[in-house]
Amino acid sequence: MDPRFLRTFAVVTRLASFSGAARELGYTQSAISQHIAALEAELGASLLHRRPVEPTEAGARLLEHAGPILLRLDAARADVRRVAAGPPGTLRVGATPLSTGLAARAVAAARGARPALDVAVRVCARDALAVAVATGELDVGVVDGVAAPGDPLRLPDTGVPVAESREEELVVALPRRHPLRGRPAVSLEDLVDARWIDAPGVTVALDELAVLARAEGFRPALRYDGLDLGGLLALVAAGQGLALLPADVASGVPLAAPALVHRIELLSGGDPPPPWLRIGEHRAWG
Amino acid sequence: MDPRFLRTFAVVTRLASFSGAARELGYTQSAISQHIAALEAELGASLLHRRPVEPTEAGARLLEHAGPILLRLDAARADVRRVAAGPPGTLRVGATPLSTGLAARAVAAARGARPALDVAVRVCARDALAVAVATGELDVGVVDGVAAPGDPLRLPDTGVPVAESREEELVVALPRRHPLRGRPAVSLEDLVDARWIDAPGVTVALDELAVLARAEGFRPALRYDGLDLGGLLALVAAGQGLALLPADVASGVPLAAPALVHRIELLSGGDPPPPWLRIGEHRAWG
DNA sequence: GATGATTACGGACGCCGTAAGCATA
DNA sequence: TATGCTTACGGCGTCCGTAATCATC
Repeated sequence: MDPRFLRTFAVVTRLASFSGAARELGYTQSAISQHIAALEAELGASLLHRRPVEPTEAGARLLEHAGPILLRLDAARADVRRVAAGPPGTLRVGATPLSTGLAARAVAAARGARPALDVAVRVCARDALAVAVATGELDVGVVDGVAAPGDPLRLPDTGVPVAESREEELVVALPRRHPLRGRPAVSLEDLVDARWIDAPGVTVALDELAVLARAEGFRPALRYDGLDLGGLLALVAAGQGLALLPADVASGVPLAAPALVHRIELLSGGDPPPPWLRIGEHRAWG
Repeated sequence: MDPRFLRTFAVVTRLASFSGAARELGYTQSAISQHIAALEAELGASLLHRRPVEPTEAGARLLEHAGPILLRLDAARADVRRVAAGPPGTLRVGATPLSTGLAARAVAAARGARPALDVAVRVCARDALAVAVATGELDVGVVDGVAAPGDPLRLPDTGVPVAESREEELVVALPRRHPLRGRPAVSLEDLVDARWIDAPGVTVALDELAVLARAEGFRPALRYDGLDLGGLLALVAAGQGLALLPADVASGVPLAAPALVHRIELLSGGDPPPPWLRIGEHRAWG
């Protein structure tokens, strides 16, 4: 199973086209056909239906593995290159929307300690950020998410270590006048039937939340596809639905049980990050 | 990065010898040398010190990725082959030492429903079992471990889905006369300085426990390398140390906080397991 | 008939083995 | 000096592109 063939297979299924994959990968149509044929011969199974191009059952199985394998190969390459290249000239920092505040403070502190430090910052979604750190596009990443206390975030399996982590309280963001205002705390179970805003680019996706809270439901009243906090807060204020957010970016009612926290992790490709780059007090690097 | 080269690199580092790796892999010494040279050329970094053969810093990094990548490639192959081959003639079931009881009951129930069913059972350690299911050596596996309530077990990343899971109470196994006997519950923090038996083949390894309980310490008074429960219970009864075990295999004092449970998962390669193969009431297959 | 996957074939490159070279214990 | 890694070189297999073939919309 040549990784090149695996990549070809992934692109072919994504584009549902041999010729399209050929264009994207810089091969001829014929080469693509031969790649797929080689995979099918090696595995002894048909992987694709042709016309329309669509994975068979076996192909669907292979596809579930292809992405993680190719990702990890890229991560390995990047990891080796990093130690060979030594410390980068400009520190490329990534952050998720809800970790930008913390990331900004960390960068400010770092530049205080190292005034000559050249820094570039980028904001993107959580999984994309973890992948970018793994593949060497970024040097460090500050990612956030919702998890049970003490649990690590569920990130794509790239082998990138968590250098540092901290956890904060979660609140249910509410419009100014809302019956739940003033309650000392609410439990998620009481809110499964509430109107939620599904904002996977900013906070937990509702389907993930259902898994974490071990509850069915959480029907989205509205979907928000932005990467910014402001738009989401505006929708909440306008009474369009509820959202689960860390206490320091939104006012709301604290979350009671099941115990979930807002967790922020500092991912660092290559070596442990220097001591002047920190996000909080709990260092966890071994 | 040809996976064959990666495999060669892994074997070379394990044996600390090019010629040894050549013997094990059925290549000539020269081919091994060329594999390593090809990797080093592609990655632009030296991966091994020669004489003695030892990974460089870059090589150590690559090594961390090589195992997971090769494992996942094997899992992909096995996964595709499984759907191509159809349901197996004899169902190969794996179990960890502490899940044998549950596995046996599941097998008994299955044979009640399918009297003609041919079954083979194997017992081995947790990670090895997960790998065996992933690579198709086993069809299903019943694995156990210690986790926070609701958390999945931390198994090697193979993509094998958890078909079903259940959780049970943990107790601290004690000798018959012990000051803690009769206490309604104990907390792990009170026991960091106790004499523990480290039995990684049977129950949680003490270093894993330290991570789960978020506590340092847990110095082993004794290490037990068996895969059987009987020997461990005998050592506990003889007062050689404490052990954390599920309540249904040992008497002891229930564990209070931090909340940890004994979790059992049914792993199933290929399709979801048939309905007549169950380990408990909580089915989780999507 | 046009679009797009497959097959046939030739050239180039890559991988492996043999054998000679070379460094280190 | 012996063990063991490296380099030189030749054969063979593999991979890719061109071009002809075949299938489907």
